[in-house]
Formats: sequence, structure tokens, C-alpha cells
Amino acid sequence: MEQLKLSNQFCFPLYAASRFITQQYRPLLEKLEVTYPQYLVLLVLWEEDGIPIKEITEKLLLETNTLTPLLKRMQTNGLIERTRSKEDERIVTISLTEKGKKLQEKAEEIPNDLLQTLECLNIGKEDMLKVKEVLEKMLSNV
Amino acid sequence: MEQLKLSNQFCFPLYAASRFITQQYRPLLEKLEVTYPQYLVLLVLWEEDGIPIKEITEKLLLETNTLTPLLKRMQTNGLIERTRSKEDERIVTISLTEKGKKLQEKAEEIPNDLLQTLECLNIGKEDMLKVKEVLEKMLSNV
DNA sequence: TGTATTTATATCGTTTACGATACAATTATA
DNA sequence: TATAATTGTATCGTAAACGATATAAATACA
Repeated sequence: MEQLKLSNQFCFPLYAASRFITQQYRPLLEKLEVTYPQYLVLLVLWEEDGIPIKEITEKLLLETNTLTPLLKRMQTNGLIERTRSKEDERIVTISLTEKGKKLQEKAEEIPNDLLQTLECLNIGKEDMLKVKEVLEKMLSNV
Repeated sequence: MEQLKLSNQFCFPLYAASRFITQQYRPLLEKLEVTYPQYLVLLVLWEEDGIPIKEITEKLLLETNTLTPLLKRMQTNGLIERTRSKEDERIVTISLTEKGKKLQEKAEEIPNDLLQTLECLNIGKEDMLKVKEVLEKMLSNV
């Protein structure tokens, strides 16, 4: 069965590359003392602070059963606060603490640092953009 | 900071797409009663049976601290056997049981089933191949 | 108004991932 | 031949992921 060969799987490189890149992020994120998924939450909040958990799940395509404990860890680490909305008591709003806001300055170098790491790995910018474009097209249908 | 916007991240779509595709595999793999990483191990063993754990770690780019418990679960489920090599007692060889071998027949439809799922999501074959090629190029430098 | 449905979040259980560390078997080297 | 370094696997702890389920609040509707 030719199709069952690992080298013919389309999804395996995706799976392996995703893990690989998370590993490349790790040393960069150590300065911020956050994990990669936590960094994604910060990216969202730096763009728009004080939003409901629901909105974060939609942007990151993660379920609350992943985000709830993750956000609790971020709260324990003093990065965010949780406020239950008064208009609708079901909604929990997430906002950055001062510490969480200040972390953005430290994060400014990260995108370029990572880009450099990737360019050292034979990945050109055009190829990256093409991959990004195709995958975003796929995800837009989710 | 434009570069810190989620939409400008190259790695987020990779991360999200990888999780998304694993989710697409789930219903297909239910027939085999395996998870996606376990399916990857089966793909490796169907190609070459009776190989050391070390070789599986190299092919799947996973560490033994991930594979050891995963393989134990597969053993519990009767898919594989573990044999400690006599020439070198450090090496543990993994081989398929009859049940594990037979599962390959059931798996034959999976690659096409998944392809169909993806094609329903605006992903053409050329785009998939391009993504595969770029990511494999990246991983070849690991 | 009372009941059903939906919504937003949380909890539980299982399975990955993976850094750090341990450990026994093998190999290299002094 | 001791001892040091390496190798292959395992263990531990922590943090995702995610299906299934629970729960309280809000909304729809009979």
C-alpha cells in the first residue's frame, strides 16, 4: 500500500513541523516565562485587551477545556486577570495585568528572532508565505 | 507592533492546521481504535517491522519519553510486542502482533478518506504538495 | 409564567509532548 | 583492566489538547 507509506503522508510533515517550530520558540519564550500557547493568548490580548474567553477560543481555535486551565496558570503567574461580566454573568473577561502589558516590550524581538532561526533552515520567506496562505485558506473553512 | 499581530504569525496557522487535521483523522482512526500518533507508529511498522524504538524516534521525530508510554499503550491494546535485543540489551525491538498486522487492511481507505475531507476544504492537491515539500525541506535540516 | 434550549465556562479523564533526570548496558580511553 | 563517556530506554513532572459531561445564566417559546 503505497499510500500508507509515511513519506507519502501530507499530514505528517505538518504535525512534525508544528512541533519543531514550537521547540524553536521555546528558548525565545523563556525570557517571557510563557509557553507557546500562552504566548498566543498574549498576542491576542496585546491586540485587544479585556475580551471574553469565548473570543479567545475563536481566535485561537482552542476549546475552553484547553483555555480555562491555561488561563488559570497565566493568572497564577500574574499575567492576566479574570472578571465575571455583570451584564451577563456567564461571561468571564480576560484582561492583562501591568506585568502582562509590559511583557510586550520584551516580546518585540521574538518575531524577528524566530524568522532568523527559520531562515537558517533553508526556508525562504516566499515559501513561508505560501504555506501560511494555503493553511489559512484551509482554516477559513473551519 | 505590527509583527506581534496574530494574523502576521507564520507559525500559528501551522499550529492550528496541525491540530485541525488531527481532528479530521479522529473519526477515521476510530475504526482502528488508535490515536493519530499511534497511527504514525503503525505506518512505520507496516513499512518495516521489528525495529528498535530508537529508529521509530528518528522517523517520527519524537523522543523516547513520548514513545515509551505510547508504545506501552499499544502493547496493552495488543497491537505490538516489545523484545529486548540479546546482542545489545539496551535495545528494545518493537514488532507488530497479528492484530497489528491485520489492522493495515482496515487502514487502506484512510488516506483517500482524508484526502476527500481536505478537498472539501478548498485545499487542492498542488497546494498540499507544495506545503508538504516546504515543510519537509525544513525538517530535513533538523 | 414556566419549561426547554442555548450559551459560556468549568471539570474530569486520557493521551500526547517534552525538559530533566536516572539507569543499565555498551564503548572508548587512560 | 578500571574508569569515563556514550547510548538506548525509562521515569517524573508539568503543560497542553480534547472528548464527554456538568452547571449556571440567559434566552426562546409554548
